[in-house]
This record gives sequence, C-alpha cells and structure tokens, in this order.
Amino acid sequence: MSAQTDWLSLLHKAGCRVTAPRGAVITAIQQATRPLGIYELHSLAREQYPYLGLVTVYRTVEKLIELNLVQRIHQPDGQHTYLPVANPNQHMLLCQGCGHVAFFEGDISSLAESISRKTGYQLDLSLVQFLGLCADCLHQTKE
Amino acid sequence: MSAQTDWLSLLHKAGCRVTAPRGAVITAIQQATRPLGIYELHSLAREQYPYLGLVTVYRTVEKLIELNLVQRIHQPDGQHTYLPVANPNQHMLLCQGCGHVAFFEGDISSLAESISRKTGYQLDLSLVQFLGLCADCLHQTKE
DNA sequence: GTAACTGCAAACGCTTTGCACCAAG
DNA sequence: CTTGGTGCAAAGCGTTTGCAGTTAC
Repeated sequence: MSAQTDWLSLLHKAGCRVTAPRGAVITAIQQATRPLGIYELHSLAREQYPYLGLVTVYRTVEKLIELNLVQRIHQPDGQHTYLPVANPNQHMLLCQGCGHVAFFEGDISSLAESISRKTGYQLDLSLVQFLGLCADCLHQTKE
Repeated sequence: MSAQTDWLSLLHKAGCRVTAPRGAVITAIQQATRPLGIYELHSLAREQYPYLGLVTVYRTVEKLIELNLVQRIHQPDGQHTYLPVANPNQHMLLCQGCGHVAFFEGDISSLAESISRKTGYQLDLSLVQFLGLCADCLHQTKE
C-alpha cells in the first residue's frame, strides 16, 4: 500500500516531527504480513535503529492509529497487535480461539448500509473486523 | 434468554459446583443490558453476596465464557467487558471510538457462508461482532 | 471425606507517566 | 531557539497465581 515516505510526510503534515526512531517503527509495521505485537515491533525496528526504546514504539503506534494508518487488534489472550489499515474491500477475520488472522475480500457496502439504516451505526469499512473461529478452533470447540 | 437456573444447571452438568458466589455473578451478568466491566459485575454481584471477592468474578466469568454463555468484549480503551451471548441473528456493533454497543438484527448466514467458502473461516454467528464507529465518533474523526 | 471453590495478598506483565536530555524545524 | 520527541526508570492498573481455609456433593 503506502510507501514509507508517504507515512512520514503524512506525519509531517499532521504537525509531527519526522525522526529516525519513528522511521524505524514505521518500516517495521509496514513490512508486517500479520498483526505484530509491541515486542515484535520493537525488536524488528531495532534492526534499523538499535537504541530504540519500547516506549517510543508505543507512542509512535499511538500516533499512527490517530492518523488512521494503523489499527490495533485485540487478541483473545488480551495482547494487542498492530497492522496497517486495509483497503475498504478487504476485511479482517479474527479467530477468537487462536488469534490467527485471515482476510476476506468482498464488497459489504450494502450490508453496511443496511446496518446504518437500522441502527445509526456507520461502519468504517476499512476498520470492520469479523470475529469468529477459524476452522481448527471450531472443531476443537464443538468436539 | 436463559433463566438463571438454566445457567446453574449447565454449570452443574459441566462438572462444576454450584455455589452462592457463582450464583451472584450469574445473576449480575444476566441482568446486564450493556457490556459490564469486572468492577461493575463485582459490585452488582456484591448486592447479592457481599463477601464476594474480585478474583471469583474473574474465575466465574472465565467459566461462563468456556461454556459459551458469556462473551468478552475488548473495549477501545483496553478494558474488558462481558455480556451474555446473543442469539444467532443478533449481532453486536461495537464502536471503536467510545465503546458504545448497539445490536443489529439480521440474517447474515449467506455472508458467513461466502466467507467460509473463500477463506475457510467459519463464523460462529452468535459470536460475530461488527467493529466500526458510531455516528458520533465518525463525525469527530472526519471533521 | 475429597476435590473443587473461595478470598486474600502478592506477583505478574503490559502500558503509561515523570523527567531530564536531545534534536527537528 | 523553541517545542516536540526520546529513553530510562518508576509508577499504575488490570489480571493471574499461590495458598490456606471452606464448602458442595
């Protein structure tokens, strides 16, 4: 999706400073193919900026969430993981058993509209997450 | 939905003991019209069983989740709240801005089937949660 | 009687905060 | 130069664990 430079200039436009520690965190999270925990992000980003502190990872991720570039995922075990926001037609499927994540590509705008009409809730399509159970966990539960 | 006695007998059938502290927690959570936090549950249940310890609330809720009677909701601020599981056609809409919860009544089995076909994920319809933003929070974000 | 449950206190782990120093603009 | 960002250490807070006493069955 967006290149690192995009995120950095977005940061800049938002009135934030562009620093090496932030660049390292951004690089790390943009490479993510699955939701990464804070410690994973920390050690990944340290490959690029070794003196990076854990607190800076928290603060940078917070900023990126504010800017709608990153979303936080609550894993079933209570841990938080982070992932770049998907495009509007790509929806996350979060397994509440094992925390595994898959993506579902499909247009759900009609469903979203129906929900909005009935409840007043406006789904932000790039933020919608479907929670359920992956095939493995479903079998374990219903044994 | 289910009366308290049902839950107690389900507990019993699952090999757990039926105790006064658990009864108090169950009463409290069954009365919930919105997701309740641990401390809310604790003080509510204490009206029925004053010596109730916080740890017992945690442990009872955990048991009820195992038995698929209660589900845990991750609020945007990181707090956990708890709610009896809804029926298969009633789906939760969780606002990721303020944590407010609404319900959407509708049959999404065809969407669930489509998702299952494409990804292998099997949505448990009584566990599906739609995450997004309520009208208020959407306006705040997009100002 | 025995195994599960309870409550307390302490431990635990993730996250936030205070503060002095540093660097972007 | 000024303000925001950084790293460290400590505090904070929700949650879990160890343990001795208690209770369901």
